[in-house]
Amino acid sequence: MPLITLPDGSQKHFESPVKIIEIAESIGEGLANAALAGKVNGVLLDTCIEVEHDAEVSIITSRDQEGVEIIRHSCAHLIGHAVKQLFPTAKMAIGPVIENGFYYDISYKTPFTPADIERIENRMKELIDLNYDVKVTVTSKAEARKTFLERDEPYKLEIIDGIGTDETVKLYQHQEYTDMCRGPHVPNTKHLKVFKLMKIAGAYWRGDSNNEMLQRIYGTAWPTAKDLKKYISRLEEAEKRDHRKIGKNMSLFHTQEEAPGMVFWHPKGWVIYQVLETYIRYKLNANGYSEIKTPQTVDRSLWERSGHWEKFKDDMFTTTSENREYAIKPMNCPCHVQVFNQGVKSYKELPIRLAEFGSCHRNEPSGALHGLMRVRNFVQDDAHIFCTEEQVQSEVSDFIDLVFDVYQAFGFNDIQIKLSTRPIKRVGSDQVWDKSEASLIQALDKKGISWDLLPGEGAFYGPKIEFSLKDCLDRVWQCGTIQVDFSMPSRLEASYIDEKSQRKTPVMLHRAILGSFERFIGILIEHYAGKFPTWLAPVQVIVMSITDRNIVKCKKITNLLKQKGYRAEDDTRNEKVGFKIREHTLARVPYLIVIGDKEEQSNKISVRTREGKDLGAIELDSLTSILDQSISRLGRADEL
RNA sequence: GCCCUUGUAGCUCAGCGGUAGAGCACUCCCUUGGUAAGGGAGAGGUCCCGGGUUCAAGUCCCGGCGAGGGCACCA
Repeated sequence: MPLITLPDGSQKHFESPVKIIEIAESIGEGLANAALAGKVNGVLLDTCIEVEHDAEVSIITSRDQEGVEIIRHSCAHLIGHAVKQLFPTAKMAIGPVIENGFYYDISYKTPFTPADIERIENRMKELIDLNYDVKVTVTSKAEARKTFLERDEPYKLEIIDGIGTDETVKLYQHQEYTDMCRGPHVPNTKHLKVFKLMKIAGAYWRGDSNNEMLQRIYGTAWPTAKDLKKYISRLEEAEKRDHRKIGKNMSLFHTQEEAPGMVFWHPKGWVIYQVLETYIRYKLNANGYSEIKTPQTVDRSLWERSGHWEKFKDDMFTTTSENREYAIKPMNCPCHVQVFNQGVKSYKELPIRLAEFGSCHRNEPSGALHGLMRVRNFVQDDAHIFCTEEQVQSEVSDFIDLVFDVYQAFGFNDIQIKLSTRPIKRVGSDQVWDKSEASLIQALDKKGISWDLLPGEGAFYGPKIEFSLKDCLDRVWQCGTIQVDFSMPSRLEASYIDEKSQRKTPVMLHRAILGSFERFIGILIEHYAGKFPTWLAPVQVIVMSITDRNIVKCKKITNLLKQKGYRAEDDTRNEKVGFKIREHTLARVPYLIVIGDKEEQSNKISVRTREGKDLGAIELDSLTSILDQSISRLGRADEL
């Protein structure tokens, strides 16, 4: 005689064990129709499951996030149903839910073509229209084994063998198709109407590159057609903002076959780069850093001592000269230790913060390259802090403040923090790891900011904190980092003299705020959709003539602006002013100046913004104060 | 690195066995026009590279390189 407590606190008595769907029916027909699953004492269960004892029960529908995930998961099963009908010899591996959708990994003798995907999608739609019931049976491992042995599904068998011995498994029947799953699943395919197969890709079985490569079919599914449409337009918006597209369109940079993963910066892109570098240099000076410059190419022996040769040999570019082997630096840290090592250091000098805009090369796998986001040659806003163990916490703390300050200057206010701890492949003793992980945790907790733990994701030489920012499309980008390193200073024999005249090994903190300039600029292009704040805009002001009579004045004003340090250009082409305005608006120039006879007579200039706002005819000085104000806001959002 | 897709004019793309096409950009001419495209003419291509099939190959096949989407990797 279960007593069921509903989310609103109301209670219902039932005479005998009751199915979740019956509970839904007792509340209302609409809810019963919409029911996807039930949550019984916090556990998600299929609607056909009976509740035997008193419990708190809520009915899950597509309005719940859990409900949407159930829909997606069932859509994955539906891929299975359709694929096995169309390609009976295909072997099904796994079909989980992911953000915004689902996928299924499948092994098949020939690659699926886009036409196959269309066929599969159409078959899925036909199956959905049958409105068939999805049935679940709970069975023993042995029974499930038998089922999949008969069905010749080797991947399912492998999964069963990985499940604990006592556990039962659930089999879901989609008519003649059977899949194994923790569930729950939708009770009927009528709930799966809003889905779309998105793309086909390769994926290793169990995510291991030593394993067979399976074919992965990605899909997306939503409660309503409106949700799907919204999702598709978000993807389209992201595509419009693609930094590779905008970079080409605005002529910021290019890449070409002869230098894969390396960037040719054009004048307009290089302006952005330089503004960023100048800004960071200013911030570093203001925060006790000293800038240095170290060699590009260093003898192999240094990389052997630092440990890089052993761990990352294949990822380094090397070169030889007169029987010596060199590596083009993949990181700046070993060189920074060399600078630190010059002369005897006293504890009184610590912390020493050495910064370098060092150009690094890493031979990234070709498949990893992606526009500016993942390149083989990049420049970090890199620095290494040499300090005592006692100073680690306050250095980390100061760095966190600096990171937040810099990100906010670009208008990034949503910042996520992750702490990565010791990986399997690592150097240094466990005590050293205990100590370094503890100092990072203390620094974070003292600030009272929230952070997530990523166990096993640390660098081989130490734990790290990573800073990710969210852009205007809610995409998360990992940029800043601070990493404790108790190993490299001793490997490279760095030392200082302490209060008791003892030689001690300093702790080294690796840190970067933007990460790489290349990647950060890529993020900025997408975040601003190319509409850079005046501070960063490659061209800040364009001065346009109306007729040839205005050319001289036009050039004069442009030169005046240039001499005052603004990035101004003139457009005195024989074109109508409407044409010029269109072009420079599309080129995302923040301020458009029109010079015609009226302006010549009144000695004023007409100003229009790239948003199409007319600021009217004003004095040149008024324009420069508007520019100054806009520039001083940096990338922070415009005040209203 | 692996799987799939892909590489045609400066850009965006069409053509998919029978001697290379469009729009925009570019050059020249006309036009001197007031806030998102004035008109006309012209020039421009080893169809990524190397093999093969064929009477004939951007077009089909194989290999290489690059790019795109994933996977793996990311000190």
